Amino acid sequence: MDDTPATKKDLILPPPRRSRRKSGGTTLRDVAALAGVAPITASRALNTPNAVSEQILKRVRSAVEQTGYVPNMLAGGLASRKSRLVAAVIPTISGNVFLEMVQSLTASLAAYGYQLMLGQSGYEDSREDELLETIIGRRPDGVVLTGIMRSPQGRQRLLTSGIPVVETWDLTPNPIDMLVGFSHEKVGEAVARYLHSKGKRRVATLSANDQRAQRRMKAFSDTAIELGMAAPGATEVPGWLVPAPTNVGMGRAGLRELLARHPDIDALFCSSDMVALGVLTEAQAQGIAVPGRLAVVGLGDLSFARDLHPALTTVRIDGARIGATAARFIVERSEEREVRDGIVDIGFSIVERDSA
Amino acid sequence: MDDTPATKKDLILPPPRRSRRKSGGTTLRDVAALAGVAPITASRALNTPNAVSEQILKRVRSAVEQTGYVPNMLAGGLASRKSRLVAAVIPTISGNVFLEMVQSLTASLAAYGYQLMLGQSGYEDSREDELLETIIGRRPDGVVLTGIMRSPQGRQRLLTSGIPVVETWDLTPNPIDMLVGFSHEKVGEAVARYLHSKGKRRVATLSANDQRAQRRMKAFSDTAIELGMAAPGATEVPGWLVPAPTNVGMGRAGLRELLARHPDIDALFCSSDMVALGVLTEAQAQGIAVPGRLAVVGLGDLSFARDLHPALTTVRIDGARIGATAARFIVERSEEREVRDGIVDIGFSIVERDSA
DNA sequence: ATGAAAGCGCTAACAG
DNA sequence: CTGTTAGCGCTTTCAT
Repeated sequence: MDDTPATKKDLILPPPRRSRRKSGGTTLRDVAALAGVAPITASRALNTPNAVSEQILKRVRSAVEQTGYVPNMLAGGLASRKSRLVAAVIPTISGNVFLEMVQSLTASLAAYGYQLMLGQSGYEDSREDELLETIIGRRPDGVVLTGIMRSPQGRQRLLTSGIPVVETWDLTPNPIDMLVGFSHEKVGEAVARYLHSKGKRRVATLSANDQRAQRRMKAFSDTAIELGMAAPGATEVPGWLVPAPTNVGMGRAGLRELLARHPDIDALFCSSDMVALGVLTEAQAQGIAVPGRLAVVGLGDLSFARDLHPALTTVRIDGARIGATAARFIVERSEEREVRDGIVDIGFSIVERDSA
Repeated sequence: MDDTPATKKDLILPPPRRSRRKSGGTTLRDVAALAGVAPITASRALNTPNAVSEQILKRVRSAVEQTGYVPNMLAGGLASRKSRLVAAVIPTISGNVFLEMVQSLTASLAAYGYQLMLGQSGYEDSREDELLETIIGRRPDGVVLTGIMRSPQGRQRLLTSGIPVVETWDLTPNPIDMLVGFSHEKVGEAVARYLHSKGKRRVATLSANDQRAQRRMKAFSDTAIELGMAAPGATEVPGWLVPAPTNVGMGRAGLRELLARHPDIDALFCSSDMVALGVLTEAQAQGIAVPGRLAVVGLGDLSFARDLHPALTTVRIDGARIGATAARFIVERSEEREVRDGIVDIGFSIVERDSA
């Protein structure tokens, strides 16, 4: 261009290099050429409009419109080491418990200009490890885990990857990185005390067989025993375990089982609102008065809880806040230089309604 | 290398170029160096193990283990023009209706080695358009849309992007690309005929205000009128509209409204199982016999439908199949050369239980 | 079966 | 404020 005076058509052919892959769509280069600027300038016009003159800004924008250019974030991410992708690992989305969190995570991230990648791990830890490799391969700007990562390999992988991590829905003294959760033990204890204050003296549990639910139930049972809410001499409260994720049918069947074995129970702590709905349904079908003969407490405060009949007393976990907080933590970490330690106990509350 | 006889240690220092960005973690180059092969060979060992000798395969694998190397799929995607990412656009995940699809989409894609990016559009079309730009920027190997893309700009963007698209949950003569859905009109008609066959003669609707639900209701109403299932002279069946996404409370309130205006209705077609649960709940609270005095039909066959009391008669949409089929379509399109036209009407079925 | 070279499309770093 | 240059980490193309 600078030392070859030849016209465009008369160029000396360059050394016969083999032709390379041909491009697909419009690239930043095309836009830049059309606007008559260097690619980097076009890049600035799009990413840091303030760093560019009005003139050029206008020309680049017009070029973008004319060409229908859409930036390739894969390329941008590779160059800048920022993917603006966040991965979430959920046991399963169909359990409904984590919906509110996923919903709010997606929405919050979108507001920051980030996107969510969803991974489902099931309730076994093995899938989780496997998922992790795929996730890290995407070089996300953050990973949101449901629960605490228990597998040491998983922890290690995450740690060495250097990706910001938020563990959620639980508490631990040694988080991998950031943490937004609450104490399952305290939930169990609080529900036991609550039922005690309502005069219940023969409590039982109906729970999913996952770690967190069982820890709630253990604490519930311990407190209940302490408060004398079980048959004399019992060391734990009657309980029935069902596989996670729970559903309404398990609640119905569970209540039948419990009642067959322990006809005297007067209160039931369910590990999820779905199970509680099943219990309510079965109670209604059998003509068992709730809360008169049997009090029922759920967990999750799913949208339907308030509208059941009787309205379901339940433990509210603010999933939306978990999601929003996790999103904020990751974005801040990813965009600011200082490393803040994000560790939050968001707590829980017992929503007192009619079923207990 | 070919004309400089210098030893490795005695190299003439290269012209003092400014130092470039320094790399973060382990790259394929590191692995290759450790294995004593060229990067491309290491790449082959990982991606097409058959194209490489046993010897080298072993060395590369061992190098990967030693270094803890995780391939950077951003870089791989950029070079190969395959991101192995699929984007899904859902109105909202919290409505529960699309859960089964998202769940199965995630799982199916994972099985093929793809990941899902989740985007929520809300029920307004505007957000959808906006989302699209972000999505296309990621250069996904496919986009799964919930419903038909109605916005012409959206269609155009998608079309020119060249990304495989699957529209779902609906039917249209002019899909953007592929399609996995069913006819909402036929659903409405089928439910009307079903209720007619059960001897119901004063039907009503309780529906979300979204496009698809309203089309079901229109067809339901038309058929019902045709079959004489409304008050004499009526041109449409009584109906009550609630905002999407629906919940149980809306079902309860809706039933009250409908009953206040039309005390004689004997059957109610709800636009979702959540609404139907609300109707069942309100009916129970008011002592209205279901299905005796009022038959109730839902839509979705959510997991709880079979376990309600009475068990909910509902229209089953096989969300899992929609998800799995969409995943397969996209993966096939993305990995095979031939362009198959994926257009499937997966139909629906009325699951006859006790509420109607 | 293995490798060298040349980018994929973008941005960081360094000048001017 | 704008441009030049050199990659980000991988895979394609072509050659052996």
